Amino acid sequence: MNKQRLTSTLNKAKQVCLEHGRKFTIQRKQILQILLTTDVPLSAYELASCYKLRTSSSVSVMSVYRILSFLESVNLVRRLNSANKYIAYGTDSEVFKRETSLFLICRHCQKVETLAVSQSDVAKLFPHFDDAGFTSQTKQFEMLGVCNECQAKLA
Amino acid sequence: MNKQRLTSTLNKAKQVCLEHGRKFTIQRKQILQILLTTDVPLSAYELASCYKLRTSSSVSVMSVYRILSFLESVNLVRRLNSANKYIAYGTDSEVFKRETSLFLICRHCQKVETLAVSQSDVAKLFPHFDDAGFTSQTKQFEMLGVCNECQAKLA
DNA sequence: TTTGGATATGTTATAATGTATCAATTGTGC
DNA sequence: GCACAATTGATACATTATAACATATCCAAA
Repeated sequence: MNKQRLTSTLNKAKQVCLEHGRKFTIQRKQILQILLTTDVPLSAYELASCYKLRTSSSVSVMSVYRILSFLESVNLVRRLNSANKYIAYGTDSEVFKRETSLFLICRHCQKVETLAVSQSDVAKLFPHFDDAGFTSQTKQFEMLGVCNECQAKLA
Repeated sequence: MNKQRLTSTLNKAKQVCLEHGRKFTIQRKQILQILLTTDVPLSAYELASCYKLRTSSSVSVMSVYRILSFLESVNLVRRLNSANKYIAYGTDSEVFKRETSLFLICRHCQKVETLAVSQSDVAKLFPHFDDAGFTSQTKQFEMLGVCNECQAKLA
């Protein structure tokens, strides 16, 4: 993500926080920025380390968890259940738009590609879902596999 | 799961192990039986506790993890990423048949409903994959939400 | 029959992930 | 300034998972 896009994304993020009546503190900004400028998902502990490296300051891991769940609650970051790690997206992402996402997670390079999944796509994937009488609260699906680039390298 | 179905499932499980040139030891059987006769997913530590309660013997948690990953490798149990817990199924289940599954996990009662997802269903999403050039190795999807019964109770 | 190798389990230690609790701080409106 | 809510710090602890090495068990080949 280039500098300009990063700045605009952080500005948009600030707006999102304010709209929720919450603050976009320096720590929240730093954590979000680290996630935005890293191309692999990071764990809470990795984020705490990164924070110490990148800034001259530090955060407790406890705070990282709190910051992450806050950012998650306002749809600025997502947690990957299959990795116990977190990712963030640019302003134009469907995560911002709160749509359902399909995460394609590469087992080799760890990079995550995100696809928007429409309700009709979900219906196609799970034709018998309606029969189950289940009310889904899930906004994301995760697929593990091998990405394009790694396949090429391995071949 | 009734007694007869349990017995036949355990017999089938033994066959599966033997077909893989592996053993169906007493501990593996007990762990599988606990999972089969519990209607909610259990963690490795919970399984170790259950084991102690149900049998006069015990297993180390380390062994439980090893047993679980073995049972998983021969498709007898599945791990739920969103809960860090494990489930097992009857002989007629699609888990035995190694198909892709959709797990509907109830946030209230913890029960898990399983739906089979055919390869062709997954393939319907493939236009997206082709764009992404991603090779999936995933055999399961997980949805969190509220099940039929809990909805009725809550209403 | 014994010995070698693969499989399975025991044991201990430690890493990694996550939560509870209470105190301190910061900022904002009154 | 003061009261109040939001945020963060700090400590302790709970939960989940793996590493490393030792021991046991079983079967097959010498």
